[in-house]
Amino acid sequence: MASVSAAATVRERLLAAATRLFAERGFESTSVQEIVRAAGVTKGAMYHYFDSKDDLLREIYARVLRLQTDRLNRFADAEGPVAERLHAAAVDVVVTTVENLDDSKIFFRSMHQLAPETYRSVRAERRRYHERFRDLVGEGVRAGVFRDDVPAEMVVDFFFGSVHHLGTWYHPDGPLSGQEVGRHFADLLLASLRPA
Amino acid sequence: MASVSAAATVRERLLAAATRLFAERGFESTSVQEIVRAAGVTKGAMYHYFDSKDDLLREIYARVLRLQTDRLNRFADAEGPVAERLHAAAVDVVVTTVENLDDSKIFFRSMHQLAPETYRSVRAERRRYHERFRDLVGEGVRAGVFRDDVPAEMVVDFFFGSVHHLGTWYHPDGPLSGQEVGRHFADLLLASLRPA
DNA sequence: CGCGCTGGACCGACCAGTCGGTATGCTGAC
DNA sequence: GTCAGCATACCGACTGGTCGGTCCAGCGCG
Repeated sequence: MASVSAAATVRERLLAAATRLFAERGFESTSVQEIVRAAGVTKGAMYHYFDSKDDLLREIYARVLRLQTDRLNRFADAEGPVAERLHAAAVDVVVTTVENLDDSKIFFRSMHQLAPETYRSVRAERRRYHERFRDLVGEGVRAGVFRDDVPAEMVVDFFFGSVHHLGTWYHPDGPLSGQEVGRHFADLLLASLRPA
Repeated sequence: MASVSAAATVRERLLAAATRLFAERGFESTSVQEIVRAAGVTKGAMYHYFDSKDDLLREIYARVLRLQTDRLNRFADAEGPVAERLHAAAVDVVVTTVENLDDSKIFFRSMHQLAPETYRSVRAERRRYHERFRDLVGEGVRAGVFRDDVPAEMVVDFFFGSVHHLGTWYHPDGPLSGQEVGRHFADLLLASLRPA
């Protein structure tokens, strides 16, 4: 097991190692000993920076939520027709997801390992994120450019299911770039929203 | 924790209890002791019917794969236009998934807990299943009723991502029946495949 | 010299799996 | 009909080992 670059701070190295290991074998199947070994430090260092193994997971969630929310807002708040904004946001979600594939593998698989309070706050943040996306769909429906016979909520769950699933089949060194997958996914989403 | 009906065989009760608990808290966070308690039997009984905790998981996978493959084949082999067959198969996949939501929660989350050999065989079976679905899409593309500018493979991954994600948000006692969600999902799929 | 940081021995809890043993019921010889 | 012989079904205390987390000594930078 190669250790993470020694240039980063101990805290960053621990987070990077934990992210990789949690994605690879799951939170419960990764021991603290393995994390600190991969990060090239010891338990003493880890428990200096983090309260617990769960705390490490919590920080991983906090970061991915912040990143995704920031990026979505940038696209949703832009100028232009709603169809274009939704398309651009959809491409970007896919690109962001494949650029941080480990985070995405962890996200849904380890959700239930969070402490109840953290779990609730992550769910709430995720819901706000989905609502932002749903409002974009709703805007298009009201503008008459999207079909109105499928609930916007369901379209969003439909689309994010596909995005979440990327961690299962997408390989960064495969033939498809994140941009390409993103464009295809966004095209499928927009096509499925065309009025009959 | 209520125990499973005593009418079923010990083996069935163990599988039912394990399925529920694995779906609820994950494979690694469920102890054998908890499974046997929920099934109303003892460890001795469990290790009489199963080789290991992993063996229990393997049986759960074998069952869900068999069920899904059987049902898909029934729809793919039917008579009629390819768009209708695909639509019916898509509705049925969703219905089957929400009827066995615990299985679906376990499927992707616990895949990596399987022994390497079992893991490979489950992946292979799952791939055959996807290929069956992909061929249906390909058939429609060749017939000119589906668009040809998105790889069939990706359409399948796109759709099954949404199906897999159901375990995250669908609640059996919510306002939507499996049939309704299935119809919406199938409509979205077919709409996204319409030629431009 | 003081203190943020780190190493590593150590602890108690818990876990999957084992093992010696009991109970129940079927089978076929007489 | 019955009983020896045997297989199946099950029990639950126990074991070897792993895990998350603690603790404290020491190191080196300011």
